[in-house]
Amino acid sequence: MRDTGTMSRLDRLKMQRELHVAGLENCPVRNLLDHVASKWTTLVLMELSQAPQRFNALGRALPDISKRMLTQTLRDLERDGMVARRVFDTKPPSVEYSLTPLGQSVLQPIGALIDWANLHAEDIRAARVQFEALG
Amino acid sequence: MRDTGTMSRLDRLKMQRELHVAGLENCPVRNLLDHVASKWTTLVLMELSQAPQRFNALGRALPDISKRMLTQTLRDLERDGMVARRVFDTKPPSVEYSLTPLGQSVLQPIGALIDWANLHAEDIRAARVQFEALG
DNA sequence: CTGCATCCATATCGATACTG
DNA sequence: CAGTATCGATATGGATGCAG
Repeated sequence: MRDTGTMSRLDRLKMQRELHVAGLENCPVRNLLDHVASKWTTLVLMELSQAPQRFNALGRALPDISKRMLTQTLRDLERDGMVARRVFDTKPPSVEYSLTPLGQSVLQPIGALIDWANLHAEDIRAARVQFEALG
Repeated sequence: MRDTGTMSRLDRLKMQRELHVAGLENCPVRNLLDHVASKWTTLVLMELSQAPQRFNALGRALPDISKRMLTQTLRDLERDGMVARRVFDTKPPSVEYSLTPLGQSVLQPIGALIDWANLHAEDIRAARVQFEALG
């Protein structure tokens, strides 16, 4: 993994350019960031990391998500090759979602971010208290 | 860094619960994810990682951001202790923003995410082509 | 120079109802 | 069961103008 402390100035400049050029709609970095950002993506990925699951099972596991958002999140992930959708020709129909290898692999950097957040949660909380105290 | 492959089922369940419980407004993980998500945070952090800079210098470095959003982004980062704001009593006034140690440290996991995105950009692009081809 | 306040367009999301 | 379609509330973000 890249160490920020040893990241060259040029590397940083390059990253940055990559992040904010023209529109950004097609920037892979911007795109992943948006993915991770969106409210449900991470939760769906983590839920699927435990086991492939059917649509309604996912809905039950993530009680706060609406069908609309679950569908949309799954489609986005499918579109980007992170999630595989498999339809069983039963009656009534059932559809199973699972992580692809790509989807598995993105959980590692996301995990790093989550670890960081847990590690520094108290620092942030303290900073906010401080900020409000002055404000 | 945590290896997703060796993450215990219990760890994952815990993470997950931490991510989607009640409202989430106060969940530090959810909060960081939103931060990283928001369009400008990452760019501002990376720009400041190169050098402490004044408000307008940041604006010039990130041409697409509006004053409104730049202010807001900086305030959010300041509030969470990632960015320090220092006012110089000159005329006209000048304000310098810089990364705190906390802000420096978050660049590492963010960098991991960016590296992942660059590494797998082609996979994702291919997946999309495939997805559109079927539709 | 640094920023806040306001207005407005658009994007996002939840709720609901309906379908194969 | 697994979605799609539609509507409306809310959030988000850009543009502009003003102020210390």
